[in-house]
Amino acid sequence: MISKKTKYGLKALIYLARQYEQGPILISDLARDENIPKKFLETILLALKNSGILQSRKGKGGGYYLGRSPRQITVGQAIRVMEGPLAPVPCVSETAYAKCTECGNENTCGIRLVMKDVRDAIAQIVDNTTLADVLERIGQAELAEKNVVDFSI
Amino acid sequence: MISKKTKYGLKALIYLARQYEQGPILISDLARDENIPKKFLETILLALKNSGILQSRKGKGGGYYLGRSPRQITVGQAIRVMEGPLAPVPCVSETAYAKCTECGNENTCGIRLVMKDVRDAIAQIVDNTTLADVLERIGQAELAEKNVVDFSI
DNA sequence: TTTAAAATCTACTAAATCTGTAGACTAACA
DNA sequence: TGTTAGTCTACAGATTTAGTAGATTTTAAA
Repeated sequence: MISKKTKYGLKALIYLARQYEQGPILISDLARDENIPKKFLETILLALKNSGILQSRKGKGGGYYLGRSPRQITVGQAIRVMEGPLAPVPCVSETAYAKCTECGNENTCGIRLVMKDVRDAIAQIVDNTTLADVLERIGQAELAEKNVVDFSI
Repeated sequence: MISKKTKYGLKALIYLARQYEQGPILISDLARDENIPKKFLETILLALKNSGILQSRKGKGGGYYLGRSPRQITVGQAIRVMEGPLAPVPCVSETAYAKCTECGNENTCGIRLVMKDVRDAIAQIVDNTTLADVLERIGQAELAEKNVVDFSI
């Protein structure tokens, strides 16, 4: 299960993607609209900024905004910032490889063989899903729901 | 990342699968051979037993053994016992559905749409990989490594 | 029927991680 | 130079992880 931190971060990114190129957004507004504790959100946005996904401006008229277009930010990049590596075991991580402490021979570890496949399957999805893709899917889902409601009336 | 508990549990299952139908195996032997803290292993094996994956016999000549053939035990079943549901968010879990506390409309939640795909991709792998499959892959990997060693001599 | 072996149950505990909070500080704009 | 808004430092409660200790129950064999 992903942490609340990751959920909040993804919500924030989707929120900012919706308002791409409309100037900096206030943490306060984001926290209020998405029901995220403000102080907690601060630390999350800061991490996303330090990773290059977000940019910010201080002072009056300041706030946070996407560092690049929603087409160029993937869900995978964001998850790695907030949750850490995608890999279920460190020895199959592409971005943060580490030897498993309890593992003997890495080449013949059965757990590793399976988890490598799992990691690749997860990466295949999240590294090929951009914020723009997410917005599009939300739009389709909202349309589909609207039709269901219209039909049921 | 999966917990040590899950890793230990999978190691234990692979160990027991290797010795399927050779009588009960002692916790002590398993703990020693796989370098798992014995007391911790006890709780893990008990959980696997309570879920039906393992069976046990008490007293002299007792120990743990697979409750069914290695062909009929999947990695997914085992992971769910030790780690909980595969789903990254509770609202897409097939085996332990729960509404996300912070989620408004489930049908149009962008995070949910992506995480549903992730869950399905993970399940596709681990629910179709049996302990027998793992043993087979380990065998192949050992063979491959042996050939590399032979060649390099 | 006693004894020894082995799983099971109850009850802790230390450390790490998660989910925040408080308050001072810095930068930018008017 | 005052106000706004992000940034930094530090802490704290709750939960989860990774164990440990010791008593109890069950079973097989002597």
